[in-house]
Amino acid sequence: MCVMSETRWLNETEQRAWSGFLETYELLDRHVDQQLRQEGGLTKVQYEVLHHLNESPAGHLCMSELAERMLCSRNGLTYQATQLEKAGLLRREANPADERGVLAVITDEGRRVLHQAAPGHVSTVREGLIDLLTDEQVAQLATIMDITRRHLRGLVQLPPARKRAAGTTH
Amino acid sequence: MCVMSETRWLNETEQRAWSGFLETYELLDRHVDQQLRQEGGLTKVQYEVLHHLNESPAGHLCMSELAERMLCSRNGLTYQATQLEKAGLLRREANPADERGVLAVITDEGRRVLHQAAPGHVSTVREGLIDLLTDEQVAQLATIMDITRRHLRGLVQLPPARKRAAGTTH
DNA sequence: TACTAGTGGTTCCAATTGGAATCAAGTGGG
DNA sequence: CCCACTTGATTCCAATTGGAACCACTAGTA
Repeated sequence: MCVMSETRWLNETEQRAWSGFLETYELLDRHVDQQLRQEGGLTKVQYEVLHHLNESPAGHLCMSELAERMLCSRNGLTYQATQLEKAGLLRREANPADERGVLAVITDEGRRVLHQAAPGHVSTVREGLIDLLTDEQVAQLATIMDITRRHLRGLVQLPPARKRAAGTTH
Repeated sequence: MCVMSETRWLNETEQRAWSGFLETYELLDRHVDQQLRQEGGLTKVQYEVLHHLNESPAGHLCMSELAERMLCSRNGLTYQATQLEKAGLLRREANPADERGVLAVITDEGRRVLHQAAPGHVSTVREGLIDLLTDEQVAQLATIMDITRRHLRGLVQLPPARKRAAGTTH
């Protein structure tokens, strides 16, 4: 740990890529969240929960699986599930295959709210990102983000329920 | 509000660009924060505060200006400044030009901690983003993020202290 | 079956964040 | 100079998040 090579600082372009990435995310995240709250009565996180459930063929996922897809901690998901359940957009069911498990199920009302919010949400994403770029740039961005997401998936330790990757330490 | 045009849903590439962007940020943010906490004893937010102050020629900024650069709310910055002040990395001074104002000043210790944390931080950013891409891709990303950040700056309402943009409503 | 370890979810607690209210100080018009 | 209004910063409170502890159930093994 003492042989440290010379630090390769970021050059001007790399700096712009990194700080632009951070800044764009901050702004876009806020923008999307604001829009969803105002027009859909949902937070961005809640929209994502419903979206993932809706995408799932059966309309339900067990809590752990859902937390993993959301890239949030299990307790974080428990919290959101409770909120959504209060709002009647999600229901919890016992997992028939595993007594411990809980299935998060999107309700009809949940689907209704999601479908109602979706167009405005997509518009916001277009307005804040996609439609600002040429088709070629969108394709470039998609390629770049595919590279990074795949790499980071293996690199980053998610909150609690992490898949034990390569070597378990003992 | 009733004439709604057909929703232009995201095509497969646009979808990848958007979801990849979200996922990459989530993972990278976590990764960077973890690294800074472990090796630098700082959170990502605290690192950014110190970084902004260090970048500033005089080594200080008034709280509002700093909050704006950080894209965080003023109370959020007050909180972080308090933390950093406790840790001795930042000092508050009266703003000679405006009795109301407070200058956040980076201390010598703050600079020391920042400089010590910087190399590891840069490595992490390289490892999680920059070095995964070709020079051309980094340039593409920089270009794209410049477009979006500039556009979103004007579009998104920041927390409390927003610059009054075009029309004030009354 | 009994024992141990691992997994799924929740609960508890501490940290962080945003919004609204508050307070002090600057600004412009009588 | 006084008043209304804006601005800079903080405080208070509610919402959200992560980590650790905890409980219930499953799985592997003797």
